[in-house]
Amino acid sequence: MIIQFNTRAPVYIQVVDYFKKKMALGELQAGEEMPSRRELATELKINPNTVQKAFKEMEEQQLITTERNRPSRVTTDEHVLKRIRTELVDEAVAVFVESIQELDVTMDELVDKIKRQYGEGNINDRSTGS
Amino acid sequence: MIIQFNTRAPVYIQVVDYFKKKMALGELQAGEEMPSRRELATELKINPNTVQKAFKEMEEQQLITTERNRPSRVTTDEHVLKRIRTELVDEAVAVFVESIQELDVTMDELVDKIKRQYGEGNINDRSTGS
DNA sequence: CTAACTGTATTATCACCATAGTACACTAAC
DNA sequence: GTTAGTGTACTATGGTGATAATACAGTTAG
Repeated sequence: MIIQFNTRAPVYIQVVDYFKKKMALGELQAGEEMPSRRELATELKINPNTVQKAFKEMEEQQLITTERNRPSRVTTDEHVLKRIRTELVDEAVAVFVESIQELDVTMDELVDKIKRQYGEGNINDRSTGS
Repeated sequence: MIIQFNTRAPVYIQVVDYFKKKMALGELQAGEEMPSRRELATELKINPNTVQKAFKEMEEQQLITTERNRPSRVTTDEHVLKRIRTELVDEAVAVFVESIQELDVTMDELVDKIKRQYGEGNINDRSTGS
């Protein structure tokens, strides 16, 4: 379990996003048990209350369900699960475009820079035409 | 003077970014007078202290200079000014890539989504091949 | 000189985020 | 039944961001 707590975004939001990613990638599947709050807090070295807030947020977003005094589980609503990845990507794109809007950046420049940045990780780069 | 206070980012940071954009685009030029704190606060309908914090931040970043009891001015350091745009774009790209990393997004999908989002504004889109 | 404007500083209040510590009710395993 | 582990709830503290309300020193336009 690795989370990089980089940005200024609230930790509990970053925890939510982390689990969204795992669901989007199928690493966490429908109906699967979530780790316990305390366990996760210890592992991530954050406060149990922060984890609780993240889980509460995920419940409100219907990503997980919880029966009292039983470990939370990933939703079995495939409809919800299928949307996650799209939402993650779309929101990232929206934030990105918003931040560079009005800066007169060409798609060429953008693609180039993104590829470079991506390259430092690993990219699934087929095509882009050229 | 229009700023959209969208995100969760601190307002004073958004004000800084707003002026960075104006400098990057040459709408604010080297040595030019900045609006006064009070004037700007009234116009943006935010607190003068928030504006002050933004200006202080800009001073620390050497974007503006201030002689006591005189309006602040855009730096005359062309070296600094030329870097602004690159820094804005690069940081946006970094945040973006970070947020979609590990989501297995192809460049095709990214470019497509970015173009769509961009389209809602105006894009300087020559090429990307296809 | 006076008045209106600069930047700057201080105090106070409120909300949000994160932490720490504690407590309670229930379930599961022994 | 006891124990350890669940989720859940509460109070309190500290930091940051934003607001409000003043206040002071210096500059500038009348």
